[in-house]
Amino acid sequence: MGPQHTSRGPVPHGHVTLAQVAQRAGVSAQSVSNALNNPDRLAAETRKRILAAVEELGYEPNLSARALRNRSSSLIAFKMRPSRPDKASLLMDDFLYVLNAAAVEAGYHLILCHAEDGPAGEIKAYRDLLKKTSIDAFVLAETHHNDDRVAALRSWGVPFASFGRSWDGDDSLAWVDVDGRAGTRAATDHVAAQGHTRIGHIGWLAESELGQDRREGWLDACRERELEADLQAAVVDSLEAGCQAAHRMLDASRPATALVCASDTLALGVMRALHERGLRPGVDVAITGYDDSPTAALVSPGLTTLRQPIDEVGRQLIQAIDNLMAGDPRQPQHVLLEPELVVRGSSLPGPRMRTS
Amino acid sequence: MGPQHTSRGPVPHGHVTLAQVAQRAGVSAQSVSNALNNPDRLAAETRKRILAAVEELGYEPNLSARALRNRSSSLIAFKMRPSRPDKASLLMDDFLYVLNAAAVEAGYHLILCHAEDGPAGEIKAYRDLLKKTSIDAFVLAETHHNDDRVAALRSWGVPFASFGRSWDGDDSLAWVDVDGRAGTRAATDHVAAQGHTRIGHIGWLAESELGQDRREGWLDACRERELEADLQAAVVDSLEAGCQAAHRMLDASRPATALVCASDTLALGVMRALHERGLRPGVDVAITGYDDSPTAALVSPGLTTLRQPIDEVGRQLIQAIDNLMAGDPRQPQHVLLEPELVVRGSSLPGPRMRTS
DNA sequence: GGCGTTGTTTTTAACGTTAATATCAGGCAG
DNA sequence: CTGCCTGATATTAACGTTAAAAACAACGCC
Repeated sequence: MGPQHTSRGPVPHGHVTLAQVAQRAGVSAQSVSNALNNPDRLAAETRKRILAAVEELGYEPNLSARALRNRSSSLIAFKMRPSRPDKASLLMDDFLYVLNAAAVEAGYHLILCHAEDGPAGEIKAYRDLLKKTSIDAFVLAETHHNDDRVAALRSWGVPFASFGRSWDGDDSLAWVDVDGRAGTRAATDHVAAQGHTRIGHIGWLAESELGQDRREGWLDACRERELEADLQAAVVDSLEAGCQAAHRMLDASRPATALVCASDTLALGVMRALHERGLRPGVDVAITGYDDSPTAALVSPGLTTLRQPIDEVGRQLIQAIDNLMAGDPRQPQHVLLEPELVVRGSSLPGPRMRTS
Repeated sequence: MGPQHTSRGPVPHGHVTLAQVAQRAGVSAQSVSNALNNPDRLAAETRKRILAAVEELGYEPNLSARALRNRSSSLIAFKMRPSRPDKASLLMDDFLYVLNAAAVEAGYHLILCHAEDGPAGEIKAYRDLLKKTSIDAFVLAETHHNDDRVAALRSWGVPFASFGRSWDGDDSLAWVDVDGRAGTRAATDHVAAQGHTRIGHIGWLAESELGQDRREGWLDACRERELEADLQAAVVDSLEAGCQAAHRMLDASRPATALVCASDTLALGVMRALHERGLRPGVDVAITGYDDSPTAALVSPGLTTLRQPIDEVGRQLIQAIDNLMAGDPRQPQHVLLEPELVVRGSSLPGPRMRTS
């Protein structure tokens, strides 16, 4: 776009360096670097000229060189779990997307981490990655009480933030989480408002802090309305387990008429149980799930569930990391977000023609 | 684990360099580099000694330095799409996981790419990423006829492989795909084998090559059995569209008794239509989907569908890229894999108690 | 006019790696 | 003994960036 396009010809895919920009602007390479990273060290006039040259040549700093020099790569690592066959693929897909979007927005890139087995393999994978390349920070998911990963990352001094609060009251952990208790309470309130008084809960095993949290919400709502909280199950998170638990609660002497579940997977298990008994979700028994997995909108009738604001989770995680990296002296961020109740046919008695 | 652990003390998280290993082994840094990258240039004895030192110090080459020096980062980029609300999140989750696993296995890492809007934004995002850091290769998904991304990447000379074949007979493209035609044929054969003779097809709009391919499979099977292929719909991939199309085919003068769909999303739309009409999937109307999305196993009854061998897809894509990078002079790989029919209750007339 | 001060810019060196070249020792033919 | 080749190892330089230090200019102050 200028008169000196003769100098280089059709560069393969632009490999403009600091030195080239420097020459173009008639300054040293360091000044160009400063123009971009330490604007206040330059005379305003010079800076303007340099930025023009940057623009003109389409210069982008080379991240490898930066990483080498600065020991910081603008990479954030995240480890995916293998998706289990019978789980409703809890929004990993979406979560990764929004996390990456937020990361890019903030000038980072997401790099995926892979670990063979579960427990210690993950830590080894983190360590290997750190040795091989400089990783600015990690994002953890599903942290639990006494999490080894937290201990490891902390001992290495690597910034990280967790999707899932600290369950052992560790204030120094930066986390973002969704209020499962409030969510389950909202779901219970919702079915109670439909007139149900025999409201059961199908949740996870006691060792799951997350499951415990969600169960509390159901208890809260029952207590508040002075309903008996006698119908409950603590099972693994699978369709089969949800199905069996539902059968038990429907076989009880005073059977449940509404079932509040700790996950969509469990709720879908309840739907299967109703299907096997020839009962209709919503009409005969109200069902609520948790997560608003893609499946929830696609089954018939639609599944009432709680939507986690994952886009906000992603943004907040990146922000938390950004703060950590900036050496922000304030407390690491703790963000607790509210889930949103999404009402669909599975919890409504009415006619459901064309309900989504 | 050695006598000279005094030299450094508790190194933060291992930052062993080539020079340190060299000193330990009593050779130059270059020899260590050669021991790892050009084994045949060293005397066997020396090499052994060097490798011992590498092992002892736990040395891992620094990827940033390598990337800078070699202009190759061992990074493979992949762009995620935002998941649309009413789609059965087609296995992106799993795909990413297996792709990353295969990448790590082969010594690469996956980095996620983010683009704002759809068409040209993606190309811009690729270019920006390439400018910023050296990316060894790209993985594309859902390529279509005359794909601009293919043209762009090719013009830049960057290796890439595509999940989705070349629809314009371009032999120089490396791709891995799943045989949609064979899959749909298998599904059609399956319902025909149950005695159905009025088999409809709900597929995608004509401009989708993938949809066209799947439709062909249905046509193949109909022709072979001399069945009329008059019941068909070409619609967008949404639950609503599938639902409406199903209603039409069930309102026909000689209504469909089986519906073969181009996606699970459409098939779930059919299920909704049956639900609205008080009909039972499998018993009254047979349904098949495509993709074996997580949802398929979770609805009741389970949805008969076609499972794509995505783990194999992931492996083959990485392998294809590996071959490209090695400058393998043979034709770029073309791999067409067979999907697997997964039979569940939605296509079976029989009693379905406890079917998964 | 000497001399610190301040503000701006350049020079030097280093991050860790590897291609290219240089060095060196030993073997062997002339 | 000289010269040349071969195989093994060492040295140099460079990839593109930036922190730290050095250089330089302009300015006021005694």
